[in-house]
Amino acid sequence: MARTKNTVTIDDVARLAGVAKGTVSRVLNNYGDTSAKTRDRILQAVERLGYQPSSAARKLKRGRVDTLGIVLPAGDGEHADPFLSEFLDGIAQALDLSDRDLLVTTAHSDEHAVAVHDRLIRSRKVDGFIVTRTQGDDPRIELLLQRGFPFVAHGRTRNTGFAWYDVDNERAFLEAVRHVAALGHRRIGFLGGPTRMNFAIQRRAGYRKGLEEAGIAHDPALESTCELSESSGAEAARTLLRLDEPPTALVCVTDTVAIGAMGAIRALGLAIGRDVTVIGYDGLPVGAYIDPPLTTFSQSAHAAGARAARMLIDVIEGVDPLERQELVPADLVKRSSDGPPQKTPQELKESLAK
Amino acid sequence: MARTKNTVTIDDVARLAGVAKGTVSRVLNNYGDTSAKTRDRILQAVERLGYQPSSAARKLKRGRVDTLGIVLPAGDGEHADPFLSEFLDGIAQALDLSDRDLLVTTAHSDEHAVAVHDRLIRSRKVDGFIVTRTQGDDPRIELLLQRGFPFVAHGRTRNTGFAWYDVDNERAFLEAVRHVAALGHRRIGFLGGPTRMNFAIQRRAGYRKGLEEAGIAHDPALESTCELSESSGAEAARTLLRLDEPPTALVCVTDTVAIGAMGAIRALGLAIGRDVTVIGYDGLPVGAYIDPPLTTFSQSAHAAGARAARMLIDVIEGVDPLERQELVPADLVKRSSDGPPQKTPQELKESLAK
DNA sequence: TTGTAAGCGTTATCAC
DNA sequence: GTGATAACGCTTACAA
Repeated sequence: MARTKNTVTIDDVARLAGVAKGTVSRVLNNYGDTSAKTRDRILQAVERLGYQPSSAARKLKRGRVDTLGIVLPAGDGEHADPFLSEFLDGIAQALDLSDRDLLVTTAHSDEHAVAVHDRLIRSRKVDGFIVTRTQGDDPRIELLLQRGFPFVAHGRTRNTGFAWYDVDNERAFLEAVRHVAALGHRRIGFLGGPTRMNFAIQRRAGYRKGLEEAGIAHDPALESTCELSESSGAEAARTLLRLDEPPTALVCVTDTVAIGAMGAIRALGLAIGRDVTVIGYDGLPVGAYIDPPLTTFSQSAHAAGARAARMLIDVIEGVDPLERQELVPADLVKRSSDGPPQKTPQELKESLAK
Repeated sequence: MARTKNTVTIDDVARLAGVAKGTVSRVLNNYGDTSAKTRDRILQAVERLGYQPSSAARKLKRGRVDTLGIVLPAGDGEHADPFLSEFLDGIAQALDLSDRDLLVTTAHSDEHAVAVHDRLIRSRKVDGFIVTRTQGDDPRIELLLQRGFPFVAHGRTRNTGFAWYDVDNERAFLEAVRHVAALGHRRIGFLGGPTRMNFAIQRRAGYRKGLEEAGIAHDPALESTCELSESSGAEAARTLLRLDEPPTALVCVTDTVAIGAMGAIRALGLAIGRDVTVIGYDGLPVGAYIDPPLTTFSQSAHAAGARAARMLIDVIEGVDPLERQELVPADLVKRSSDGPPQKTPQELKESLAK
């Protein structure tokens, strides 16, 4: 079996420094009760041998692995979620500052996700979890709560007795509707996400509140649901545009969905931003480079990941989870996929009939 | 400190089953020398208590953690690499099948990357590494080779005495040039990647070979270099199009760069696929949804990740790394960003002057 | 077939 | 201040 040669242990350091290994340990863990002289000698030996404590041995004693875990939804090999990759990157960078690592796993279903969390808890491979894409009733969170295992959720659930970091989804979508209504739109469609996702529910609530605020009657036909992929967004957009009274604006649950919708709109021969306004959500970089650049709401996935990681570390170190709950606003990034309606819904319908 | 209550250990299982813990261990590790009766009793106890061996304790004894590591380039919070996220997803899924996990870290520079690998090796947190985005001379690979630590590279380097999985970059770019030359283009630009990256060198070599095969003289002015981001691709495209004799086709080192280039072309008032042909590389999903859909070469990042993970497991289990070297072809995905040149370079120049 | 006990590399509790 | 030494939870000779 391939093995590393000459692993250097605390005994090697102790021998080289001419002390007991207990002393080495105390120096390395800053007990501060060692004489400056032996301290230096030990530090030198550590340096010379390139000694690093074995995480396994340390864990065995301490009960801590300095590793956080995250269980991602398994992609199908076609739709890696750009939000998650930025989020991950944020976590990893925050962790780097605190000398901890991140264990990444995937799960292909809710039950599988629960099982994976369970396995990781029991095999004690992580000190805590970051849970993403929370659902209204989230079985992962139930498990974690019941086990008393540290975690931070990105997104809330019905139950909120834990640490979470969330974007004010409702407010963002209220503002999105307010924005397009101010542009003059009255037929405003909503391309929503799966309603088991809590953020999807919140965004839908914001959409409805926005309509109410604008004095527009809520038309269920304009409110659709799709998976978080481009193809699904395209399909949902086609469906809404086929209505007798099609929407002149589409508010989309994510940028990915919006990009799919844009593809569909274009395929129907319509001009985005003129015939049909599209608003996304996420602020993905790619949105700035497509045609026309996508107007969207931005939450920094990177910042969210970093902050969630930091919060989790606090919780692991004993901070009351209830003191780590943060709601942050998303900002409108005005680009060019929105504009005043150039056609009435009827005219839109006619131009589609051709 | 937040801790899990009542962790169940092998002793608990042994007690409940009324046997010695050694016996429990043997059953769990399939020594097959235990009587069916006690075996059942033990398995039942394991089931009832929900016992999972502590990874730390197991590691201490076995010298194996069943965890693979990957050190990603730290994004700047703006440009998460979609290729890497799909690649990660592929790894994670392959690992799930073998009950192993993935440790993800980031590094913000070459030296930092080496340091992180080193720390992970020494603290024995992983059994092996997957190295991505290899460079011609790769300090990470030097380190790993010197330490005799198991790894698989995604991409080759100058030295090839290790396990790797790579796409035939050179061939793909030769074919890209062949393709646009067949369409009638003679001024073919290249938006290359940083030449410290080995794949960037290979792709450039393919570009040059393609020119040669097509009987087109190599013009250094048409060969540029950029970072792997949209903005950098946009800038490089602008530079080439400002030449006195601008290219009518742009072969790009990645889809991300191509998308940036498309933005720049459009901003100059030119039609993609008619005035300027653009060819990408990676086959990112988003390429199908932008306008016009991007013609590209596709390698499945997901499959690559999964395969690399599997290869690494083999190497860790003792397979000779030299028996795990695989070169796979990339396939042309014909979409709509390419076409016969509608203008000569001179005409292109003139239309730009306006 | 099963029990006993030695260690894996740490940290922590004692004495000295 | 520092050195022994006992855990931590597991695997694996070796005995029985």
